[in-house]
Amino acid sequence: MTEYEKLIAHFEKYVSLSKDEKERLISSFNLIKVKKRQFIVQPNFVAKHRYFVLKGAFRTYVVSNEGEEHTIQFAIEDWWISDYNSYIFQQPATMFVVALENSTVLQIDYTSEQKLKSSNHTFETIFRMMAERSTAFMQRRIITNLTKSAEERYNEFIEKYPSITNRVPQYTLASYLGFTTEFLSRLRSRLRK
Amino acid sequence: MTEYEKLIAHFEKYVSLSKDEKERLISSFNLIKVKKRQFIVQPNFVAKHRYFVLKGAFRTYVVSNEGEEHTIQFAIEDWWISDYNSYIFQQPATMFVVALENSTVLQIDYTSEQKLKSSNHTFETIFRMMAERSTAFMQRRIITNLTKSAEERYNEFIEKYPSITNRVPQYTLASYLGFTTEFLSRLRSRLRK
DNA sequence: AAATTCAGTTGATGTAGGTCAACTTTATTT
DNA sequence: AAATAAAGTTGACCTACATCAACTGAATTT
Repeated sequence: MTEYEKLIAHFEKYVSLSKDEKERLISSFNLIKVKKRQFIVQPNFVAKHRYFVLKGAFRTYVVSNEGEEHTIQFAIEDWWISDYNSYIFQQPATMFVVALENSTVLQIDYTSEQKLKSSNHTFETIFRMMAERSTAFMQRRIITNLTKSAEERYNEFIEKYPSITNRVPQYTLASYLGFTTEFLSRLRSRLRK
Repeated sequence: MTEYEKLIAHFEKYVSLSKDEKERLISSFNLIKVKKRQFIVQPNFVAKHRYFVLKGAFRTYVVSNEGEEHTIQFAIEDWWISDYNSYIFQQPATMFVVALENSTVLQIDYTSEQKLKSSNHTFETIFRMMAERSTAFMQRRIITNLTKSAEERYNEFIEKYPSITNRVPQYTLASYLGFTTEFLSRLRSRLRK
């Protein structure tokens, strides 16, 4: 499967596409390579793109007033990533999006995405469904954070996303789950026994 | 302004509508009255509707394994409410949606909404924008929960939603913010001084 | 208007998870 | 391969918020 075919396959999980639609999609996305530790979104700059990960891993994080990093999202193959608040409203970002590995992504810029959506009902539908799914996903995360203990959240995560667990630095996972690296370290050693 | 005009005005914040579109919208929504303490969504039943609040107040909550209620969302005039995870995927709900006051809502059922969206690009756009906004909203909540203390979250909430603060029972607010009623009570008495 | 239920307060005490600092291990760079 | 930087571990101690229980006040219900 070529790089672009992966993207098409992803969209066709939502709705099937005509030959012409596929071509229009392909021409709207650019393939780029991102080195480990490179930033693709930074605070105060508008996130101009939405990224589809073909290979590699990313994380989105914010830095609190106290200077702590809090991971908001991970993305590996077949996931989207950006600072959506910035991208959707085309306002300055508040987050960092950084590559955790040498990666390859397909990027679309805001204007091209708007054109896709406004010119074609099917594309509009796909992006609507994507947005609905992320709403549902985020809501599930809010619920987990409100109702589960740190240990439960960790167990749930490793069960749901084993492929992410072993791939990202421990401190990023701890900060995603809402506690400290030290605590995760202790938790893991406790669970090992 | 009639009840239906409020709904139209709400949609026109996103995109302006033709006379015909307005009529189609109106005929897709039903006006219903909901008494205080009445449930409009309950766990294990599929949420068949999405609700637009014309008058009154609602809250969505889940009950954890330990039996504690956790408020997921509030809705007052001009807000939407449902168990979206249930509504969007038409799967059994995990949440309760209950009226906090005698209320009036406009409801649309899942099938009618699908028809609106599939038959008209503009409607699709509106629902896409609505979904994007809720994603952004939820993400902001996740960030607040990860980065701010209980006191900061409370202060932020009362500043952002003063109209909700004085209208809902204190324990629902505490459970929305992620702590106990007792703690909120102490917090308030501390802040009063 | 009395009775009952529901919501909010306050005190005493407990604990999940945090902080800080020193150390070890693993990656990355030269 | 050595030097350096980044990530993870462990111990001692701490604190924000929870729990439980008893009480007060406000709203509903009869």
